[in-house]
Amino acid sequence: MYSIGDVAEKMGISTSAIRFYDRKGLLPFVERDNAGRRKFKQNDLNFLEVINCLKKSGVPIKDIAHFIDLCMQGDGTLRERYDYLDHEEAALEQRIKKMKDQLDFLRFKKWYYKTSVEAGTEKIHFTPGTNVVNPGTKHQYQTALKNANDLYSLTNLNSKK
Amino acid sequence: MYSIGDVAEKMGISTSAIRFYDRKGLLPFVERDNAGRRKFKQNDLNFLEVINCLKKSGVPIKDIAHFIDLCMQGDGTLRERYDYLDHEEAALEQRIKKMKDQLDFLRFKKWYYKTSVEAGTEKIHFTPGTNVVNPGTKHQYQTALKNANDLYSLTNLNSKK
DNA sequence: GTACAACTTAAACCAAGGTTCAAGTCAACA
DNA sequence: TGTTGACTTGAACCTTGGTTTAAGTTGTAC
Repeated sequence: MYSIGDVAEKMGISTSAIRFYDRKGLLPFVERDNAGRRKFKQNDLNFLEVINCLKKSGVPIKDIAHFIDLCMQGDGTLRERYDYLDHEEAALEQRIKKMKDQLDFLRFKKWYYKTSVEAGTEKIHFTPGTNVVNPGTKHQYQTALKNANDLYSLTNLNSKK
Repeated sequence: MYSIGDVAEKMGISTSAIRFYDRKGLLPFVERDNAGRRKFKQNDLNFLEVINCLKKSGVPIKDIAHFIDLCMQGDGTLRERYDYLDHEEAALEQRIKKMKDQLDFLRFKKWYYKTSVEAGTEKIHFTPGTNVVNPGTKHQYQTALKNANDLYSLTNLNSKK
């Protein structure tokens, strides 16, 4: 049996967050002692692990509450719970894919600034006589990326600090 | 030259969001016509692309505003801008890594429910005589994962719908 | 020459996800 | 038998990232 403080420390979240989750219906299984204090069982920590995972995956609290509600209803909702997790898995995979696209773009921009720093000026990427980035710049990067034998040195400056 | 409505449509964001970003200092380069209307130049769209990327990467607006501020100061801040993007790249890589950890956990839980659905009851994962998940369950999954020749069928139910 | 659509602003509003505060309860230790 | 320290609650508050509203301006099309 763990107190709210024990759980907060174990899970790396604040006690006020735990109480907030309880209010929002995420912790209907938590029991109380005679004084009204929350007493967490070992199995409750398993639930908290799932809740934490879903939260970190970007699932809104009310959706998590729905899943917990299914869990409380017993074997009749097993298939529904499976489908729910299947759905969240696909959503998370999509989110990861989009993050990777952002990463690709960030690396393009790093290349842009790496080459600018090396040249001492951003002008090397401007259309001559303007302050406007050459429309072919991204394509130039993609070509360099295709031909690169060392991806790391394409976007990273050597000098430390 | 593009109006705020054109840009909203092109970038897939609302006009009110664009005005909000402007208020927050993300669009200091945008000029106005005689009537005070925003006129976006081609190069402004490049900036919006960067802003969008950073936003989708989870960077708070005031941090983005700082980067834009550096951009406005000319070649003297090139190195600082490179370092900034290098930092955001690392942060994004970390975020992706954590998402992948959540994905691994979600798949464990899918396996848990897949096997429960197949058995018709969650009890197969409980310590006999209790309603508590067997502490060895996760290890059991990890062993199954190691020995699996078909990762997909380990966590996915066959039946459609 | 007037009506309309698209723009402008400031200010109010909203939702999510908590945190903080005030007032009170309790168990254990000295 | 106090006095801590950890807990309880409801209510107020906060931040982020916008959206909505109200009132006004302007260029263009009829």
